[in-house]
Amino acid sequence: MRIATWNVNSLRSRIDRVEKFLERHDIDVLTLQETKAREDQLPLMGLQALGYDIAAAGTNQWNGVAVLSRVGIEDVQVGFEGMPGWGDPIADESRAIGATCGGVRVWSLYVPNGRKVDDPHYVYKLDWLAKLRAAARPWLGVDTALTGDWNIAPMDEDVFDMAAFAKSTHVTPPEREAFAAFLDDGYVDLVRPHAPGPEVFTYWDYYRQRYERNRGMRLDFVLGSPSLAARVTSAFIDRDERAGAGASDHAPVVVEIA
DNA sequence: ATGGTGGGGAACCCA
Repeated sequence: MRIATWNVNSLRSRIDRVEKFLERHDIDVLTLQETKAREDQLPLMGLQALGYDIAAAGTNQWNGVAVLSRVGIEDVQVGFEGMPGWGDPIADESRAIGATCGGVRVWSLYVPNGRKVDDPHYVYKLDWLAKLRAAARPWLGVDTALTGDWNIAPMDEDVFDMAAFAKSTHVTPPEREAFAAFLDDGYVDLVRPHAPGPEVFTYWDYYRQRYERNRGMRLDFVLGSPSLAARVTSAFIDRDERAGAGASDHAPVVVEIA
């Protein structure tokens, strides 16, 4: 089974690329972030024709998450217990959705951006991650994938130039500690060991031709419970998907599960 | 310090 995650930066504007990506890599489950589509604008007929069902959450214009699956979607849960804003579709249900696909519990996560370190959104981001950690701990005992855009670059090598982020979010010690806490609990990075450097980035800003100059960041991750990690046979970042006109600013990340 | 490029949706907000 192949599981992928992709911040598409608008599903409807990217639909042709999404369909080609699914076919090119024979993807069974694709989690999406920044779908930017209301539920009444989904599903999309082309995806159904390819055999994918969709579970989506989010109603506002800039977030939105979804799970596409051709191996079933069961026990869909919008948001996680304790999530700030849980039960408020406008506020934050657009940031997390979970479903069981082909026997694996898959979460599509869009971790809050944080904006600036002195912004209330930064505090909110850390709180959101703490609540996710608490919710995710019991899931370690079953096949679980925490996929998505974490909006954190966990290591210096995950940023093209640390000096450029001296006073920025995504690299601060509290954010990195929040990410590392999942690994401390037993979650495993399913991609990094199988796709070793130097091509580690998953995101390149649209500004200043950052992709063409390979000035990117690693923000998109698939973390797995130990039992799922034991089933991984390969993983890669589809960086070519970031090339050319009409690309998302994020590349998809793919994990093969035996 | 600022502004650069995209997407949504029709004026700004968000990344």
